[in-house]
Amino acid sequence: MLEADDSPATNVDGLMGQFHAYLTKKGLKSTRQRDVIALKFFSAGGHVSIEDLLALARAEYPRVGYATVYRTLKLLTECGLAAERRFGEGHTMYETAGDSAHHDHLICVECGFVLEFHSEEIEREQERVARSFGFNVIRHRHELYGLCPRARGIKGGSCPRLEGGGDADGGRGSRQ
Amino acid sequence: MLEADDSPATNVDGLMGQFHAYLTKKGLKSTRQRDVIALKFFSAGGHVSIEDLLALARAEYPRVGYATVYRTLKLLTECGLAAERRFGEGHTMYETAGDSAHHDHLICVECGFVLEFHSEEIEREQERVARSFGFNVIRHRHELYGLCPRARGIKGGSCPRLEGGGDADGGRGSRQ
DNA sequence: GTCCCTGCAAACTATTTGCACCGGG
DNA sequence: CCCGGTGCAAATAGTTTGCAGGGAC
Repeated sequence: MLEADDSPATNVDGLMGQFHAYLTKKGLKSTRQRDVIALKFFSAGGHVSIEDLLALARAEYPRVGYATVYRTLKLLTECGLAAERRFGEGHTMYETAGDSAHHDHLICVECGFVLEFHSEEIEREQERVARSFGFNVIRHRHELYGLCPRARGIKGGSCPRLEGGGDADGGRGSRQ
Repeated sequence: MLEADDSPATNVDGLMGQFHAYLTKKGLKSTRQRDVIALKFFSAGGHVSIEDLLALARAEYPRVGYATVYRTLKLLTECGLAAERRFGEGHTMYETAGDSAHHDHLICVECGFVLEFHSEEIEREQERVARSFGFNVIRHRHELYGLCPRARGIKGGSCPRLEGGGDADGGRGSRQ
């Protein structure tokens, strides 16, 4: 459901191409590890943690270590293909650049469920505000923390495990 | 210039009162250290880091340690008088609750200058979006990263030291 | 007098770095 | 071949915690 036919491996190829172009331009090398990590990252589509990515990469190439994942993710961030997100306290999450440019986040404080949304109206207004201060906006983060429908249903208690239910809230969701 | 006569010690008293009320309600004690830290925190008005606060507190009461600052800030966060902000990578910054409820942030990626803004329109729209997903928003963070007027003026280069110039951008600014 | 609070230092967690060896171009 | 990349383990940075003694109520 999460990796359905939105735009599957279609533009993943394109992203990999951009990544390779960046490596070449910088005189850096394309290695098996970097490819696996980047590929898994682009394919994941949503929010991924270093740990997730390490696990995914190791599934395909068991020799990769933490450091390489960090280093590769830093490269991806440098060339604008990935963006760091620090939601709660815990781990840093990464998402693909396309996402970071066009989606804001709704985060459930009970269960950690993350949903992405987009509002042209907000986008426009924040541009207007920034301009009024003479700022030139490059990127932004907009996160709304609150209770998701399920957490509200069981008000007071903690949110039921979402893993089983899947992604029935209308958006692209993932858990921290 | 940064701690000018916006609203000096005026409502700081009120905030201290709220803090003490919380302590009492929880059966906790009011100590010299907590008072100094809270007072410095409220007086600072803008964004403060743990380090800043430790320095400020030590100026008045040299015996305070890191741990106490962390613990006190956690208390302040619990009772809603402080809010954590993680802008860039480095340290966590704290701001007073009033701010966190009503201000969003414009952050210069060149010089780290932080400016607060508020837009009812954005506020309203984000509420609407959240409701459409069944979310009940408790708090939010909204940060626009870009180039401040000065950084744009010296396009390409790095932003001039802001310390000297003070706060001429029309908002309440501070540096990380 | 009873707990809570404090400072110190050690513990922890997430991330980064040094180094010897491996591998891409 | 050369130089950058990799894995490992050690180092770091920010934050938390355990503990013995001090202070608020």
